[in-house]
Amino acid sequence: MVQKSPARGRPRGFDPDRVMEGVRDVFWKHGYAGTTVDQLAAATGLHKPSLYGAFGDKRSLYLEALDRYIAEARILFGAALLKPKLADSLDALALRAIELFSRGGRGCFMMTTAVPEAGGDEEITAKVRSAMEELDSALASRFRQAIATGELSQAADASALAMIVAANHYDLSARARAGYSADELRTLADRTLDVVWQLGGRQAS
Amino acid sequence: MVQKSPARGRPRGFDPDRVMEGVRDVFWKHGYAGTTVDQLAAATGLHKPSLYGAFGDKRSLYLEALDRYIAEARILFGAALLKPKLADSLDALALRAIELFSRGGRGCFMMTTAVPEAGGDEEITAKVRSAMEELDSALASRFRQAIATGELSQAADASALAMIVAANHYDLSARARAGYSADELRTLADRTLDVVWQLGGRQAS
DNA sequence: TATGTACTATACCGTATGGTACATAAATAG
DNA sequence: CTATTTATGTACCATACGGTATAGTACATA
Repeated sequence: MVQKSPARGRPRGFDPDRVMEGVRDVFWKHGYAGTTVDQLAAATGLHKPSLYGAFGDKRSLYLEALDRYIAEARILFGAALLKPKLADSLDALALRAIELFSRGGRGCFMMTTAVPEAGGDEEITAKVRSAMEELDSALASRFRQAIATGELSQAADASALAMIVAANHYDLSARARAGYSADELRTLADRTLDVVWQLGGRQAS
Repeated sequence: MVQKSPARGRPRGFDPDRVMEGVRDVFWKHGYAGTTVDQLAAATGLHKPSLYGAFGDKRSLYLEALDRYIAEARILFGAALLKPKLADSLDALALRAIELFSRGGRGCFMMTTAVPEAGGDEEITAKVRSAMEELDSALASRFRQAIATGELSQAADASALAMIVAANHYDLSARARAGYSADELRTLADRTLDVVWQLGGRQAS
Protein backbone atom coordinates (compact mmCIF):
# COMPACT_ATOMS: atom_id res chain seq x y z
CA MET A 1 0.00 0.00 0.00
CA VAL A 2 1.29 3.44 -0.86
CA GLN A 3 0.59 5.93 1.86
CA LYS A 4 -0.47 9.36 0.76
CA SER A 5 2.30 11.79 1.59
CA PRO A 6 2.05 12.57 5.33
CA ALA A 7 3.12 16.15 4.56
CA ARG A 8 5.84 16.46 7.09
CA GLY A 9 8.13 19.43 7.21
CA ARG A 10 7.47 22.83 5.73
CA PRO A 11 4.95 22.65 2.89
CA ARG A 12 5.97 24.09 -0.46
CA GLY A 13 4.69 27.52 -1.20
CA PHE A 14 4.05 26.96 -4.90
CA ASP A 15 1.89 24.86 -7.17
CA PRO A 16 4.14 22.48 -9.14
CA ASP A 17 1.74 22.47 -12.10
CA ARG A 18 1.80 26.24 -12.34
CA VAL A 19 5.57 26.28 -11.99
CA MET A 20 5.95 23.71 -14.75
CA GLU A 21 3.75 25.83 -17.01
CA GLY A 22 6.14 28.73 -16.51
CA VAL A 23 9.12 26.47 -17.11
CA ARG A 24 7.56 25.10 -20.27
CA ASP A 25 6.83 28.57 -21.62
CA VAL A 26 10.42 29.70 -21.20
CA PHE A 27 11.78 26.58 -22.90
CA TRP A 28 9.13 27.04 -25.59
CA LYS A 29 10.34 30.50 -26.40
CA HIS A 30 14.11 30.05 -26.16
CA GLY A 31 14.67 26.35 -26.68
CA TYR A 32 16.52 24.06 -24.31
CA ALA A 33 20.06 25.30 -24.83
CA GLY A 34 18.92 28.91 -25.11
CA THR A 35 17.23 28.88 -21.73
CA THR A 36 19.08 29.66 -18.51
CA VAL A 37 18.09 28.40 -15.10
CA ASP A 38 17.96 32.00 -13.93
CA GLN A 39 15.30 32.69 -16.55
CA LEU A 40 13.32 29.74 -15.29
CA ALA A 41 13.59 30.99 -11.73
CA ALA A 42 12.52 34.49 -12.73
CA ALA A 43 9.58 33.24 -14.79
CA THR A 44 8.28 30.94 -12.09
CA GLY A 45 8.87 33.36 -9.23
CA LEU A 46 10.80 30.82 -7.21
CA HIS A 47 14.49 30.46 -6.63
CA LYS A 48 16.94 28.01 -8.08
CA PRO A 49 17.26 25.81 -4.98
CA SER A 50 13.49 25.32 -4.96
CA LEU A 51 13.51 24.37 -8.62
CA TYR A 52 16.36 21.94 -8.09
CA GLY A 53 14.76 20.55 -4.96
CA ALA A 54 11.43 19.93 -6.60
CA PHE A 55 12.35 18.90 -10.12
CA GLY A 56 16.07 18.23 -10.35
CA ASP A 57 18.51 19.82 -12.76
CA LYS A 58 17.88 21.74 -15.97
CA ARG A 59 17.65 18.64 -18.11
CA SER A 60 15.15 16.95 -15.78
CA LEU A 61 13.13 20.12 -15.78
CA TYR A 62 13.07 20.08 -19.56
CA LEU A 63 12.17 16.40 -19.81
CA GLU A 64 9.36 16.93 -17.34
CA ALA A 65 8.06 19.87 -19.41
CA LEU A 66 8.27 17.76 -22.56
CA ASP A 67 6.43 14.84 -20.99
CA ARG A 68 3.70 17.15 -19.75
CA TYR A 69 3.37 18.81 -23.14
CA ILE A 70 3.05 15.45 -24.88
CA ALA A 71 0.46 14.33 -22.35
CA GLU A 72 -1.54 17.53 -22.78
CA ALA A 73 -1.31 17.35 -26.55
CA ARG A 74 -2.53 13.76 -26.40
CA ILE A 75 -5.62 14.94 -24.54
CA LEU A 76 -6.17 18.06 -26.63
CA PHE A 77 -5.85 16.37 -30.00
CA GLY A 78 -7.29 13.07 -28.85
CA ALA A 79 -10.47 14.84 -27.79
CA ALA A 80 -10.77 16.40 -31.24
CA LEU A 81 -10.62 12.95 -32.82
CA LEU A 82 -13.46 11.71 -30.62
CA LYS A 83 -16.07 13.83 -32.35
CA PRO A 84 -18.57 11.62 -34.17
CA LYS A 85 -18.28 13.28 -37.56
CA LEU A 86 -14.91 13.14 -39.29
CA ALA A 87 -15.33 16.66 -40.61
CA ASP A 88 -15.75 17.92 -37.06
CA SER A 89 -12.73 15.96 -35.89
CA LEU A 90 -10.44 17.32 -38.57
CA ASP A 91 -11.79 20.81 -38.11
CA ALA A 92 -11.29 20.71 -34.36
CA LEU A 93 -7.80 19.26 -34.77
CA ALA A 94 -6.77 22.08 -37.07
CA LEU A 95 -8.42 24.71 -34.91
CA ARG A 96 -6.77 23.52 -31.73
CA ALA A 97 -3.38 23.14 -33.34
CA ILE A 98 -3.55 26.64 -34.78
CA GLU A 99 -4.68 28.14 -31.48
CA LEU A 100 -1.87 26.36 -29.69
CA PHE A 101 0.85 27.08 -32.23
CA SER A 102 0.06 30.63 -33.26
CA ARG A 103 -0.02 32.11 -29.78
CA GLY A 104 3.06 34.28 -29.83
CA GLY A 105 4.19 32.49 -32.99
CA ARG A 106 5.60 29.72 -30.89
CA GLY A 107 4.75 26.62 -32.91
CA CYS A 108 4.60 23.14 -31.39
CA PHE A 109 6.65 22.79 -28.21
CA MET A 110 7.97 19.41 -29.23
CA MET A 111 8.83 20.41 -32.79
CA THR A 112 10.58 23.62 -31.82
CA THR A 113 12.43 22.48 -28.72
CA ALA A 114 12.80 18.70 -28.77
CA VAL A 115 13.50 18.12 -32.46
CA PRO A 116 16.65 20.29 -32.47
CA GLU A 117 17.84 18.78 -29.22
CA ALA A 118 17.24 15.29 -30.61
CA GLY A 119 20.57 15.48 -32.44
CA GLY A 120 22.77 13.38 -30.21
CA ASP A 121 20.25 12.80 -27.44
CA GLU A 122 18.74 9.36 -27.71
CA GLU A 123 16.20 9.79 -24.96
CA ILE A 124 14.69 12.89 -26.56
CA THR A 125 14.88 11.33 -30.02
CA ALA A 126 12.90 8.35 -28.78
CA LYS A 127 10.29 10.53 -27.14
CA VAL A 128 9.77 12.54 -30.31
CA ARG A 129 9.53 9.50 -32.49
CA SER A 130 7.08 7.85 -30.17
CA ALA A 131 4.89 10.95 -30.00
CA MET A 132 4.88 11.28 -33.78
CA GLU A 133 3.95 7.64 -34.22
CA GLU A 134 1.20 8.01 -31.69
CA LEU A 135 -0.37 10.86 -33.65
CA ASP A 136 0.04 8.89 -36.88
CA SER A 137 -1.80 5.90 -35.55
CA ALA A 138 -4.51 7.94 -33.85
CA LEU A 139 -5.17 9.66 -37.16
CA ALA A 140 -5.08 6.44 -39.17
CA SER A 141 -7.45 4.87 -36.71
CA ARG A 142 -9.80 7.82 -36.97
CA PHE A 143 -9.80 7.56 -40.75
CA ARG A 144 -10.45 3.83 -40.61
CA GLN A 145 -13.41 4.56 -38.39
CA ALA A 146 -14.75 7.06 -40.92
CA ILE A 147 -14.38 4.48 -43.65
CA ALA A 148 -16.23 1.94 -41.51
CA THR A 149 -19.11 4.31 -40.84
CA GLY A 150 -19.33 5.16 -44.51
CA GLU A 151 -18.20 8.75 -44.16
CA LEU A 152 -15.33 8.00 -46.49
CA SER A 153 -15.13 5.70 -49.46
CA GLN A 154 -14.12 2.09 -48.89
CA ALA A 155 -11.31 2.78 -51.33
CA ALA A 156 -9.79 5.51 -49.17
CA ASP A 157 -6.29 4.88 -47.80
CA ALA A 158 -6.45 5.63 -44.08
CA SER A 159 -2.69 5.57 -43.58
CA ALA A 160 -1.99 7.90 -46.46
CA LEU A 161 -4.63 10.33 -45.24
CA ALA A 162 -3.12 10.19 -41.77
CA MET A 163 0.31 11.07 -43.13
CA ILE A 164 -1.11 14.04 -45.02
CA VAL A 165 -2.80 15.38 -41.91
CA ALA A 166 0.22 14.73 -39.69
CA ALA A 167 2.55 16.44 -42.14
CA ASN A 168 0.16 19.38 -42.28
CA HIS A 169 0.20 19.49 -38.49
CA TYR A 170 3.98 19.86 -38.35
CA ASP A 171 3.92 22.25 -41.25
CA LEU A 172 1.54 24.48 -39.29
CA SER A 173 3.99 24.44 -36.40
CA ALA A 174 6.94 25.44 -38.54
CA ARG A 175 5.01 28.20 -40.27
CA ALA A 176 3.64 29.55 -37.01
CA ARG A 177 7.24 29.88 -35.88
CA ALA A 178 8.09 31.50 -39.20
CA GLY A 179 5.61 34.27 -38.52
CA TYR A 180 2.44 33.11 -40.25
CA SER A 181 -0.71 34.48 -38.61
CA ALA A 182 -3.52 32.30 -37.31
CA ASP A 183 -5.62 33.31 -40.32
CA GLU A 184 -2.90 32.33 -42.76
CA LEU A 185 -2.46 29.00 -41.01
CA ARG A 186 -6.19 28.41 -41.14
CA THR A 187 -6.15 28.96 -44.88
CA LEU A 188 -3.34 26.43 -45.28
CA ALA A 189 -5.11 23.90 -43.09
CA ASP A 190 -8.36 24.30 -45.00
CA ARG A 191 -6.57 23.67 -48.23
CA THR A 192 -5.13 20.45 -46.84
CA LEU A 193 -8.54 19.39 -45.58
CA ASP A 194 -10.02 19.96 -49.04
CA VAL A 195 -7.39 17.60 -50.34
CA VAL A 196 -8.33 15.03 -47.72
CA TRP A 197 -11.95 15.11 -48.79
CA GLN A 198 -11.03 14.79 -52.41
CA LEU A 199 -8.84 11.84 -51.65
CA GLY A 200 -11.21 10.20 -49.26
CA GLY A 201 -14.17 10.38 -51.58
CA ARG A 202 -16.49 11.92 -49.02
CA GLN A 203 -19.72 9.99 -48.91
CA ALA A 204 -22.08 11.65 -46.41
CA SER A 205 -22.93 15.33 -46.18
CA MET B 1 34.95 51.30 -59.07
CA VAL B 2 35.57 48.45 -56.72
CA GLN B 3 39.06 47.07 -57.07
CA LYS B 4 39.43 43.38 -56.78
CA SER B 5 41.24 42.65 -53.53
CA PRO B 6 44.91 43.44 -54.19
CA ALA B 7 45.86 40.62 -51.81
CA ARG B 8 48.28 42.55 -49.74
CA GLY B 9 49.64 41.22 -46.53
CA ARG B 10 49.74 37.64 -45.42
CA PRO B 11 47.23 35.48 -47.28
CA ARG B 12 44.81 33.43 -45.24
CA GLY B 13 45.76 29.87 -44.72
CA PHE B 14 42.27 28.37 -45.03
CA ASP B 15 39.48 28.04 -47.55
CA PRO B 16 36.47 30.06 -46.33
CA ASP B 17 34.03 27.69 -48.05
CA ARG B 18 35.51 24.68 -46.32
CA VAL B 19 35.53 26.49 -43.01
CA MET B 20 31.90 27.46 -43.40
CA GLU B 21 31.00 23.85 -44.12
CA GLY B 22 32.53 22.87 -40.82
CA VAL B 23 30.76 25.70 -39.06
CA ARG B 24 27.46 24.72 -40.62
CA ASP B 25 27.85 21.10 -39.57
CA VAL B 26 28.45 21.99 -35.95
CA PHE B 27 25.43 24.30 -35.86
CA TRP B 28 23.46 21.61 -37.65
CA LYS B 29 24.17 19.10 -34.95
CA HIS B 30 23.90 21.23 -31.83
CA GLY B 31 21.73 24.16 -32.86
CA TYR B 32 22.68 27.80 -32.54
CA ALA B 33 22.47 28.18 -28.78
CA GLY B 34 23.91 24.72 -28.19
CA THR B 35 27.06 25.47 -30.17
CA THR B 36 30.13 27.09 -28.63
CA VAL B 37 32.67 29.11 -30.53
CA ASP B 38 35.33 26.75 -29.24
CA GLN B 39 33.52 23.87 -30.92
CA LEU B 40 33.49 25.84 -34.16
CA ALA B 41 37.20 26.53 -33.85
CA ALA B 42 37.97 22.88 -33.15
CA ALA B 43 35.81 21.63 -36.02
CA THR B 44 37.30 24.01 -38.55
CA GLY B 45 40.86 23.64 -37.36
CA LEU B 46 41.39 27.35 -37.05
CA HIS B 47 41.42 29.54 -33.99
CA LYS B 48 38.85 31.94 -32.68
CA PRO B 49 40.57 35.15 -33.77
CA SER B 50 40.69 33.85 -37.34
CA LEU B 51 37.01 32.99 -37.24
CA TYR B 52 36.15 36.40 -35.85
CA GLY B 53 38.43 38.14 -38.29
CA ALA B 54 37.00 36.39 -41.32
CA PHE B 55 33.31 36.10 -40.46
CA GLY B 56 32.52 38.20 -37.40
CA ASP B 57 30.91 36.99 -34.21
CA LYS B 58 28.96 33.82 -33.50
CA ARG B 59 25.69 35.22 -34.74
CA SER B 60 27.20 36.43 -38.02
CA LEU B 61 28.78 33.05 -38.44
CA TYR B 62 25.41 31.41 -37.99
CA LEU B 63 23.60 33.78 -40.34
CA GLU B 64 26.27 33.17 -42.95
CA ALA B 65 25.84 29.41 -42.56
CA LEU B 66 22.07 29.79 -42.84
CA ASP B 67 22.31 31.92 -45.97
CA ARG B 68 24.67 29.44 -47.56
CA TYR B 69 22.41 26.52 -46.68
CA ILE B 70 19.40 28.26 -48.17
CA ALA B 71 21.35 29.07 -51.32
CA GLU B 72 22.55 25.48 -51.66
CA ALA B 73 19.09 24.10 -51.01
CA ARG B 74 17.71 26.42 -53.66
CA ILE B 75 20.14 24.94 -56.17
CA LEU B 76 19.71 21.34 -55.03
CA PHE B 77 15.93 21.36 -54.99
CA GLY B 78 15.59 23.81 -57.85
CA ALA B 79 17.57 21.46 -60.08
CA ALA B 80 15.21 18.63 -59.20
CA LEU B 81 12.27 20.70 -60.34
CA LEU B 82 13.89 21.38 -63.70
CA LYS B 83 13.50 17.80 -64.88
CA PRO B 84 11.09 17.65 -67.81
CA LYS B 85 8.78 14.99 -66.37
CA LEU B 86 6.91 15.86 -63.19
CA ALA B 87 7.34 12.34 -61.87
CA ASP B 88 11.10 12.70 -62.19
CA SER B 89 11.04 16.08 -60.51
CA LEU B 90 9.07 14.87 -57.52
CA ASP B 91 11.14 11.75 -57.26
CA ALA B 92 14.41 13.66 -57.37
CA LEU B 93 13.12 16.16 -54.84
CA ALA B 94 12.24 13.42 -52.38
CA LEU B 95 15.47 11.56 -53.01
CA ARG B 96 17.66 14.60 -52.49
CA ALA B 97 15.78 15.71 -49.42
CA ILE B 98 16.08 12.28 -47.87
CA GLU B 99 19.77 12.02 -48.67
CA LEU B 100 20.35 15.44 -47.19
CA PHE B 101 18.21 14.99 -44.10
CA SER B 102 18.92 11.41 -43.13
CA ARG B 103 22.71 11.71 -43.04
CA GLY B 104 23.36 11.38 -39.34
CA GLY B 105 19.68 11.91 -38.69
CA ARG B 106 20.20 15.63 -38.90
CA GLY B 107 17.09 16.81 -40.74
CA CYS B 108 16.90 20.12 -42.56
CA PHE B 109 19.41 22.68 -41.33
CA MET B 110 16.89 25.48 -41.48
CA MET B 111 14.10 23.55 -39.79
CA THR B 112 16.25 22.24 -36.98
CA THR B 113 18.36 25.29 -36.25
CA ALA B 114 16.61 28.39 -37.55
CA VAL B 115 13.00 27.57 -36.68
CA PRO B 116 13.69 27.28 -32.93
CA GLU B 117 15.83 30.40 -32.97
CA ALA B 118 13.07 32.26 -34.82
CA GLY B 119 11.27 32.80 -31.52
CA GLY B 120 12.15 36.39 -30.77
CA ASP B 121 14.55 36.93 -33.65
CA GLU B 122 12.88 38.83 -36.46
CA GLU B 123 15.74 38.52 -38.91
CA ILE B 124 15.81 34.74 -38.67
CA THR B 125 12.02 34.56 -38.71
CA ALA B 126 11.95 36.54 -41.94
CA LYS B 127 14.61 34.38 -43.54
CA VAL B 128 12.71 31.20 -42.69
CA ARG B 129 9.43 32.54 -43.93
CA SER B 130 10.95 33.74 -47.14
CA ALA B 131 12.66 30.40 -47.78
CA MET B 132 9.44 28.51 -47.13
CA GLU B 133 7.50 30.76 -49.47
CA GLU B 134 10.13 30.33 -52.10
CA LEU B 135 9.78 26.55 -52.00
CA ASP B 136 5.99 26.88 -52.04
CA SER B 137 6.00 28.98 -55.14
CA ALA B 138 8.62 26.92 -56.90
CA LEU B 139 6.51 23.84 -56.31
CA ALA B 140 3.27 25.54 -57.34
CA SER B 141 4.95 26.78 -60.47
CA ARG B 142 6.22 23.30 -61.24
CA PHE B 143 2.73 21.87 -60.85
CA ARG B 144 1.22 24.59 -63.04
CA GLN B 145 3.78 23.65 -65.67
CA ALA B 146 2.73 20.01 -65.44
CA ILE B 147 -0.89 21.02 -65.85
CA ALA B 148 0.03 23.10 -68.89
CA THR B 149 1.91 20.25 -70.52
CA GLY B 150 -0.95 17.91 -69.86
CA GLU B 151 0.87 15.76 -67.34
CA LEU B 152 -1.77 16.62 -64.79
CA SER B 153 -5.47 17.22 -65.21
CA GLN B 154 -6.63 20.74 -65.94
CA ALA B 155 -8.75 20.40 -62.79
CA ALA B 156 -5.70 19.87 -60.55
CA ASP B 157 -5.02 22.51 -57.90
CA ALA B 158 -1.37 23.44 -58.23
CA SER B 159 -1.26 25.39 -54.97
CA ALA B 160 -2.85 22.61 -52.95
CA LEU B 161 -0.45 20.07 -54.43
CA ALA B 162 2.47 22.36 -53.62
CA MET B 163 1.36 22.60 -50.00
CA ILE B 164 1.12 18.84 -49.73
CA VAL B 165 4.63 18.37 -51.06
CA ALA B 166 6.08 21.18 -48.96
CA ALA B 167 4.47 19.82 -45.81
CA ASN B 168 5.84 16.40 -46.65
CA HIS B 169 9.27 17.95 -47.10
CA TYR B 170 9.28 19.41 -43.58
CA ASP B 171 7.76 16.25 -42.21
CA LEU B 172 10.69 14.29 -43.64
CA SER B 173 13.06 16.67 -41.86
CA ALA B 174 11.36 16.26 -38.51
CA ARG B 175 11.20 12.50 -38.82
CA ALA B 176 14.82 12.24 -39.88
CA ARG B 177 15.70 14.07 -36.69
CA ALA B 178 13.38 11.75 -34.78
CA GLY B 179 15.42 8.78 -35.89
CA TYR B 180 13.61 7.51 -38.99
CA SER B 181 15.94 5.75 -41.41
CA ALA B 182 16.34 6.77 -45.04
CA ASP B 183 14.26 3.74 -46.05
CA GLU B 184 11.44 4.67 -43.73
CA LEU B 185 11.47 8.22 -45.01
CA ARG B 186 11.39 6.97 -48.57
CA THR B 187 8.29 4.94 -47.79
CA LEU B 188 6.59 7.99 -46.33
CA ALA B 189 7.56 10.15 -49.28
CA ASP B 190 6.30 7.58 -51.76
CA ARG B 191 2.97 7.46 -50.00
CA THR B 192 2.68 11.22 -50.31
CA LEU B 193 3.60 11.08 -53.96
CA ASP B 194 0.88 8.48 -54.56
CA VAL B 195 -1.53 10.95 -53.08
CA VAL B 196 -0.27 13.68 -55.36
CA TRP B 197 -0.90 11.52 -58.41
CA GLN B 198 -4.35 10.62 -57.23
CA LEU B 199 -5.17 14.24 -56.66
CA GLY B 200 -3.60 15.52 -59.82
CA GLY B 201 -5.35 13.04 -62.04
CA ARG B 202 -2.20 11.89 -63.79
CA GLN B 203 -2.70 12.02 -67.54
CA ALA B 204 0.45 10.77 -69.23
CA SER B 205 2.37 7.61 -68.42
C1' DT C 1 66.48 44.09 -48.06
C1' DA C 2 63.12 47.14 -46.04
C1' DT C 3 58.50 48.04 -44.94
C1' DG C 4 53.66 47.73 -44.64
C1' DT C 5 49.82 44.72 -44.06
C1' DA C 6 46.94 41.17 -43.14
C1' DC C 7 46.68 36.52 -40.93
C1' DT C 8 47.80 33.30 -36.90
C1' DA C 9 48.54 31.73 -32.23
C1' DT C 10 48.57 32.11 -27.28
C1' DA C 11 46.89 33.78 -23.55
C1' DC C 12 43.71 36.21 -21.34
C1' DC C 13 39.31 39.07 -19.68
C1' DG C 14 34.83 39.96 -17.83
C1' DT C 15 30.71 37.79 -17.42
C1' DA C 16 27.16 34.33 -17.38
C1' DT C 17 26.23 29.77 -16.50
C1' DG C 18 24.62 25.45 -14.03
C1' DG C 19 24.64 24.05 -9.70
C1' DT C 20 25.12 24.17 -4.37
C1' DA C 21 26.25 25.36 0.93
C1' DC C 22 24.31 27.28 4.47
C1' DA C 23 21.48 29.65 7.48
C1' DT C 24 16.64 30.29 8.37
C1' DA C 25 11.55 29.60 8.26
C1' DA C 26 7.47 26.85 8.69
C1' DA C 27 5.23 22.94 9.31
C1' DT C 28 4.40 18.12 12.05
C1' DA C 29 5.45 14.57 15.83
C1' DG C 30 6.24 13.53 20.30
C1' DC D 1 8.24 23.12 24.16
C1' DT D 2 11.56 20.45 21.69
C1' DA D 3 13.04 17.81 17.92
C1' DT D 4 12.66 16.69 13.25
C1' DT D 5 11.73 17.44 8.60
C1' DT D 6 11.22 19.92 4.51
C1' DA D 7 11.07 24.41 1.99
C1' DT D 8 12.99 29.02 1.17
C1' DG D 9 16.33 32.77 0.29
C1' DT D 10 20.98 34.59 0.01
C1' DA D 11 25.24 34.21 -1.27
C1' DC D 12 28.47 31.85 -3.46
C1' DC D 13 31.58 28.52 -6.42
C1' DA D 14 33.96 26.45 -10.29
C1' DT D 15 33.67 26.42 -14.85
C1' DA D 16 32.53 27.62 -19.52
C1' DC D 17 31.31 31.14 -22.39
C1' DG D 18 31.79 34.85 -26.14
C1' DG D 19 35.01 37.85 -27.39
C1' DT D 20 39.72 40.26 -27.69
C1' DA D 21 44.65 42.15 -26.77
C1' DT D 22 48.93 41.25 -28.18
C1' DA D 23 52.96 39.32 -29.94
C1' DG D 24 54.68 37.10 -33.70
C1' DT D 25 54.53 35.43 -38.75
C1' DA D 26 54.16 35.20 -43.78
C1' DC D 27 53.35 37.43 -47.76
C1' DA D 28 53.33 41.62 -51.38
C1' DT D 29 55.24 45.66 -52.90
C1' DA D 30 59.03 48.59 -53.48
